[in-house]
Amino acid sequence: MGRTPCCQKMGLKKGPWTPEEDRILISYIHQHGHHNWRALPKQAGLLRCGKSCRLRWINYLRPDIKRGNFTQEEEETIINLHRILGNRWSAIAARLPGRTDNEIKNFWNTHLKKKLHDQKTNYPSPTSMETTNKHYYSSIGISKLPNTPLDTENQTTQSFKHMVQSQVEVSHPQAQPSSISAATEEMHTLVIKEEDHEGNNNNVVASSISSTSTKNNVGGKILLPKKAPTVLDGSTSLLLDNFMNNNNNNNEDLEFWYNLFVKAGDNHQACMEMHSSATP
DNA sequence: AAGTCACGCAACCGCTCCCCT
DNA sequence: GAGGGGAGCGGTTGCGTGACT
Repeated sequence: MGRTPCCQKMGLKKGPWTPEEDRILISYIHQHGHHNWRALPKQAGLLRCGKSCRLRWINYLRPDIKRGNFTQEEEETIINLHRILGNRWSAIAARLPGRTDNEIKNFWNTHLKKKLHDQKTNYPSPTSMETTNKHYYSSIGISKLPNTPLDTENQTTQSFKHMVQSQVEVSHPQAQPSSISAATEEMHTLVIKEEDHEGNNNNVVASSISSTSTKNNVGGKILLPKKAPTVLDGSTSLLLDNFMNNNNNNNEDLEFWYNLFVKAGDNHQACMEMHSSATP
């Protein structure tokens, strides 16, 4: 399909935004919203492309933007989320109210990357993590991990999203499309090799969890964040183990996986919380 | 004081995804 | 099902600024 030229049309301005342009954009969006970024600059009287307007609004002009330095807590959250999600800045930003993906990306590239490089031991590379956890996966019956960097993802994501949606629609008919979308966006399958009836090895999602359907445990299938590093650290694996042993709990939304991955930084506490919630 | 370097951030580019026809 | 078009995302660039020589 042909790509629409952007910012290449004659007369469209590039570079830093002026206060006047900001004012016009803010004023227009306050009055009309931003349903169509492409048409917006023309209607607002801006000599910018829609992309540029969108970026400016999202990264700078939005009223809920939190400016200033990242707090220690935010920093830790970013590190934990990056460990789980990789360079999925928008997904990380979704967990940090007021922060934009661009801001987080810049912060990571300029501060955290360097910082973590200096503290290698605290941030094991995926390779080392994989080595560390192979035994764990083996012990819970996972004999094949998704390829890094998830070569199969693109092939599976689409069908998976449909699967999740249909499953959620069945089990949560009241679920809003947005929540389904959010859930599917955050998930991808943990591919687990399981023998089928013919004894062939097929890649299927884990079926060892109870059939209680939730957004995260759809039809008894384990879902992991899309594009997540393909392995978990040992402590996170403990949480997974805990979950699998307490599969009758009512993890009804993404909070579970948020706890599992993000709060896994405080693993013992998370374990305790999960255990207590699963224990009658 | 002037020049150079390094860093941080805003913005752009190009690609993919998703929706609609 | 295929193709077009818009939106969103992640990588990269380039400019501004402060530190250093």
